[in-house]
Amino acid sequence: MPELPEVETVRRGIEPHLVGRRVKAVRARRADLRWPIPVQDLQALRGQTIHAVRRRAKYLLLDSAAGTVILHLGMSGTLRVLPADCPPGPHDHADLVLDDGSCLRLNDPRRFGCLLWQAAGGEHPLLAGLGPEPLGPDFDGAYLFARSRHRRGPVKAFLMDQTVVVGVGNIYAAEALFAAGIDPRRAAGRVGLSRYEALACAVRGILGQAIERGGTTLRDFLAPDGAPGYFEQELNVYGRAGQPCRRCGSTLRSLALAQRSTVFCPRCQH
DNA sequence: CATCGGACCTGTTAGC
DNA sequence: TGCTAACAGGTCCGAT
Repeated sequence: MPELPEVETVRRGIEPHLVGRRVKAVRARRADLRWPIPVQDLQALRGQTIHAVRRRAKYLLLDSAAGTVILHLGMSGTLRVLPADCPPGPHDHADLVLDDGSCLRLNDPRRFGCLLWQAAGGEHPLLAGLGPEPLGPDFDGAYLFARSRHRRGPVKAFLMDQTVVVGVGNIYAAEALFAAGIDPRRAAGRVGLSRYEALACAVRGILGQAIERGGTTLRDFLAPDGAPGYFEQELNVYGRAGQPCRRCGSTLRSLALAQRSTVFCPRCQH
């Protein structure tokens, strides 16, 4: 479900309900997500005040003085803020019970997500080695160009490599490559500086717009308040294989790249 | 080091 | 209508 704009939308949705709240309890009904929920370690959260809700890459980070809760929504995770006594439904795996009678509830049918704990003073291995934020100051065309030298794999896989730049998933990679006019199959090392400048610009613009629209709702993505995302209406290639290119009218093509479906315009992208 | 394939899961949709 | 297969927004890990 979530790429960076969706995770950012979730962050903005839950932040006002969490910041300043004290955690009364951590409940896990089912601990076997991508990694087991460390229920014992998470007891360190009890009595702690959440002082910030951050996002790094596609991870959500809930900060307290004792440490940080690390959440990833995988492909199918959602978070909601509900009354703590609201009966749990299927796939409602864990709750953080708060001191105002509410709880933050994690639902994840596929269980590709995770809920982890990092004690204060350390950095979790999952967060080490991540590339720069695409909306931050360290990401631009020159950076992409430098990182891509001698890389033979397709530029789409390069763009989705979280050690290169974080937050760009299958939807927005396809959209950014279309906007920049780059063939997703082209070897990353054979894309020139000026085209990487266009690509970096496209990534920033598309992610920023998607955040403004509340993310992309394809199947079931909803913000924590239940609002759908409105970026779907602006997708130019993703999910449009066989349909006409909005720019030139050619039929959009689909193929698999790095085991992910990839749609592009054979006339606009080279 | 870079790249590829497999693995982890369930729910929805497309096709027969 | 009903069964089955393919596919889905992610990403780690081991093999090459």
